[in-house]
Amino acid sequence: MEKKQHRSIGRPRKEQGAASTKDIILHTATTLFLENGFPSVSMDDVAESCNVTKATVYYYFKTKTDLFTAAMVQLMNVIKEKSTTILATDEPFKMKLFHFAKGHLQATINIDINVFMREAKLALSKEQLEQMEWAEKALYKELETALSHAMEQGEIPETNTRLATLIFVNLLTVRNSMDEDFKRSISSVDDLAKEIVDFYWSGISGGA
Amino acid sequence: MEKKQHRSIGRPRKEQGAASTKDIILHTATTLFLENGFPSVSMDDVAESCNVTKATVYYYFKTKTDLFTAAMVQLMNVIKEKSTTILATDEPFKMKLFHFAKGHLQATINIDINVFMREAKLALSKEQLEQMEWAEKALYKELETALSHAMEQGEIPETNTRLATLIFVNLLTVRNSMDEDFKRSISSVDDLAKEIVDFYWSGISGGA
Amino acid sequence: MEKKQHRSIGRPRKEQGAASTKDIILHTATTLFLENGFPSVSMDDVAESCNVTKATVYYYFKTKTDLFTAAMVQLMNVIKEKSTTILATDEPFKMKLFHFAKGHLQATINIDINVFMREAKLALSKEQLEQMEWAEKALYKELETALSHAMEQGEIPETNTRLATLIFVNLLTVRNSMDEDFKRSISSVDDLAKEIVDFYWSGISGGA
Amino acid sequence: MEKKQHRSIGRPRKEQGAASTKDIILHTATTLFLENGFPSVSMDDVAESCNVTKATVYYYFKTKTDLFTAAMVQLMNVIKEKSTTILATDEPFKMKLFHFAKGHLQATINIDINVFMREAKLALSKEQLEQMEWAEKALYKELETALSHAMEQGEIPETNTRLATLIFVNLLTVRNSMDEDFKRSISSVDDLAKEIVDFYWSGISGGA
DNA sequence: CATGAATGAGAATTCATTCAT
DNA sequence: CATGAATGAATTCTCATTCAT
Repeated sequence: MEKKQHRSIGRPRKEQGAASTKDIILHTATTLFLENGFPSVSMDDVAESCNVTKATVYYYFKTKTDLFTAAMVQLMNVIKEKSTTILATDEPFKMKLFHFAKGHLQATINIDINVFMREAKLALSKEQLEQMEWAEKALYKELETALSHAMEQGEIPETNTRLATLIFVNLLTVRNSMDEDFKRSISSVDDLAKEIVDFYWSGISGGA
Repeated sequence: MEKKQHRSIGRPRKEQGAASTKDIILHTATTLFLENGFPSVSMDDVAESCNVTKATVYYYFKTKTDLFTAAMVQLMNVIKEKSTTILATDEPFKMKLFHFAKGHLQATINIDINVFMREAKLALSKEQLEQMEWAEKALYKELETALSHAMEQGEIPETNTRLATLIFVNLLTVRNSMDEDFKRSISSVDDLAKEIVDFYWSGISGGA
Repeated sequence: MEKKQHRSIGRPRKEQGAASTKDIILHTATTLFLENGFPSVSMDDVAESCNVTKATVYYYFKTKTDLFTAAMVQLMNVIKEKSTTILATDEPFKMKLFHFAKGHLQATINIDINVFMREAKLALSKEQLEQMEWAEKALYKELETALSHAMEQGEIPETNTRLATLIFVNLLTVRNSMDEDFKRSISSVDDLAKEIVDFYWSGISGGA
Repeated sequence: MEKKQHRSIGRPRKEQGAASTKDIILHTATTLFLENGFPSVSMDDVAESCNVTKATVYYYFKTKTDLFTAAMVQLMNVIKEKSTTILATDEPFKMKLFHFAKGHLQATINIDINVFMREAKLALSKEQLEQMEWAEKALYKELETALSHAMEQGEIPETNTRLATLIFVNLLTVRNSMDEDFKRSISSVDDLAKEIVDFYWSGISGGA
């Protein structure tokens, strides 16, 4: 029964630089969804984590799936932007891959996106799914384009860029399969990124 | 209104050769969990799919997490057995990998096991988790041992077998990231298996 | 088919002077628990008796045991207040006892509190039990203090006030053992109160 | 899932002096009901405590209420027999009361019978209730007769024997209201019995 | 005499969602 | 802009009871 001290009623004074309620909700929700998965996060959880009431969450997001979609789309956009930055430099391609890998591994966010898609697919409307898929593709596209470019430049041999992209992204999730012991045995994100990129590089280079 | 015809109360007449109810439940549950994930499958769903009542499901499995654990452990055991058979032949190692890959890709079962672990981790008891992790490790161990053996035989260069194992298993899940269009564009399981194994082989061979 | 007309979803229009839903639930629950005992009252029962949905009951009380605890604590507080009033007068002590007894016997509430404690002890958390025990002790303390005071004033001989208190409270539940016939044979609450107090008075006076 | 080792199928060899299954069930049930109350004891609990299956319990007792009724009636008969023995001696009446009290207090069984009646009243059929009430009355009758007799012999003054009986039985349950501390502070059953009987004796003797 | 398998009706609890203020 | 009050449908789990063997 003991509810936590809620902010007092009415419109709160706008603090300078304070994130808007909507943004707070979006970010909090993103974290929660990533950590626990769509079905395990309740609107109550989100509300409580934001120190607002459920009704407030509903004020900004009409349904739970809307919130989820918005959260995931935004997340992918953030990732995409970071990726773009990395891939736009004029380092050698292998270097780019390394930085890309490092970026992904550093974020907690390297959790398999497919997982969420699958978990959510049952609940999302067609439009919501399309939105997410669109964002997801944009994410992959970035890398695929870079791969094509490297191919054209002769940095890597001819290959199916689509599959090569997927494989690389997939490899970045390898950590999820490690048990705690093994995780600890890896000295650093740098090392893991290096191992993955080396492996990948040999793979696409065709072990010639 | 349109409930399916349930069998009447009390002990049912024993049909010869009929699968035991417990097994039916376990198999049905496995499929459902794999298709929809732990939180999205209700005990009602399981019961209905088996044409028994919820109470019957609870007669055999004390809790939902027990059922889930049993289903996953059994699944992993099945996979392990198949893997063992494949890896025990005296084909060249690359051939073994190919058959292993094909086997995995053919089963619906190639869905990332980690997904389930993550989905379920929130609900499972420590003991249940341990059970599953034990089964999972046994599953990987098989392949790791084969890798070590191949290394000793000089079929592949020195490498971190643990990581190499994880990477291979990881690659087998790449299909999950494909959108429907791309999936269709792949002519056959054989082709995909070949692509993956070739890629992997180059990868571990170190592109020397 | 014949569900009562429920109020529609969302916040209800505020009627002036209407008791708060929470209070209604608390009072209704108290009555139901007293009449039927903890295990026999379902949250559905409570909800239906209050003309609200189960979810509403849960909105105010997180669990059934919370509701029970709240109901009992409130009940004991009410009793305590009444007792305090009675015991604070400056009548002779025997007169006080008589009024105290009458008050108890009049309330439906004279049902053995221990009964509930025992019924509930299996379900309540440690904290909830402590809460109830605390309220219960406060209840007895009132009478014990009065007894001590009477002893000091020489109105009654020296005695173990603790035990004397328990005995008196216990005697007030004697009616619960009567069968219907016998209950009817007792002309009035006044008579019964008188019999009990007389008996008690002789008892503590030591039959000297 | 791990069921305990059950006895093997078929009729068990009759051990000499072994209690019949029916008796075991009855006694076990009595204990469980006394300890936890009617609604809190499930047929599963009874079965498990007896190391038989639920179906076996149902073989001997058609319904849960039947089992409860049988258990309580048997219990009261046992109590009655003990009481009869005690009250049939030719000690002075006060002495008889003391032994009676001691007997009751020693048994765990001094738990308010009314409690059970109330708990069960909601579930029992009319016939079952009558059976129990009949047994209960027989129990009180014993004491009431002894009181009448003592009155005739001039051992105690004229009084309403019915009420006097109830009060005595009532006093024997006073321990239920004690908190653990207080219970421990009472040196022995003997002491408590003595206190109660002394108090009672003064009470009925009218403090003249 | 005793059991294992099964059921149907409910129980407690959760949760997405709605709406007057 | 934000909230508190309320709902309906689902979910996990329990339990008295039944019946073929």
